[in-house]
Amino acid sequence: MGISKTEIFTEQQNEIALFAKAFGHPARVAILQHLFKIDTCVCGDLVNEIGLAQPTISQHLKELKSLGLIKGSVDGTRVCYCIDPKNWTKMKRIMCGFLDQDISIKEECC
Amino acid sequence: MGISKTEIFTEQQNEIALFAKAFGHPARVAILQHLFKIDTCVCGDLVNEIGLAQPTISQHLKELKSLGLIKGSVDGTRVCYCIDPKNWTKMKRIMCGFLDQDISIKEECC
DNA sequence: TGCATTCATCGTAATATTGCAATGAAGTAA
DNA sequence: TTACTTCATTGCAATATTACGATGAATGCA
Repeated sequence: MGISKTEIFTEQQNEIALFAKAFGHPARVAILQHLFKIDTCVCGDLVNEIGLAQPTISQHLKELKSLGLIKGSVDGTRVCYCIDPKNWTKMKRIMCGFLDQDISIKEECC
Repeated sequence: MGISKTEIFTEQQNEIALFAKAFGHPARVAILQHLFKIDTCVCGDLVNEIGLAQPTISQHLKELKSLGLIKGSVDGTRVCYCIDPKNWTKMKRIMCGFLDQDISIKEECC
């Protein structure tokens, strides 16, 4: 039905899924990579950098912001965005905990 | 329009997004966690383990299989699924490369 | 053969996501 | 003030995802 039955899963499983969903679109991946590359606030030129319309970029930024992965600060008519290092680290710990499950795997079975 | 403009992004960005999308649903997270926990083939009881209908589970398994993260082998009337360690490692390298971008970050800016 | 079991596929409904034009809000500059 | 810039929000259309009942395919067993 297009709706996830979140109530039957653990809080951890839902949290992993939420973060993963944020990375589940190449535009958001590109935005985050650009913010890391610049390594400072990006003020205004994200629309030129990524090839999408301004409202679309704004929407993607909103999603990343609501998860806490980036933060924005107003500077005149511009808004400057950058990675939130604290929350990024927190997210990374959760995601890597999920990805590193294979360290305990014994052998191939089939 | 509900369609991602994949053509304007790099192959790497699209690949990250594809893997992330696979983890973007708690049911698929739960399936993978269960496969790791059991640490062998899981034959048949995934529907009881996760709380979703059989066609729904089958659909999620198909997605994970099409990405190569799991593999299934027929065993009588049952189908046994397990993690594909090789592809999981490959995926992990790609995802961690993305998540570890912050190691080069200098300082907070805003 | 006939029946049961297991899983995949089909079809469909409900909801979510993506993208953008149009518009609005808030600031700057003349 | 007016005009301009920048970004957010609204509204909408197109597509994607999620979920499941019904059905089909394949196997095992009596």
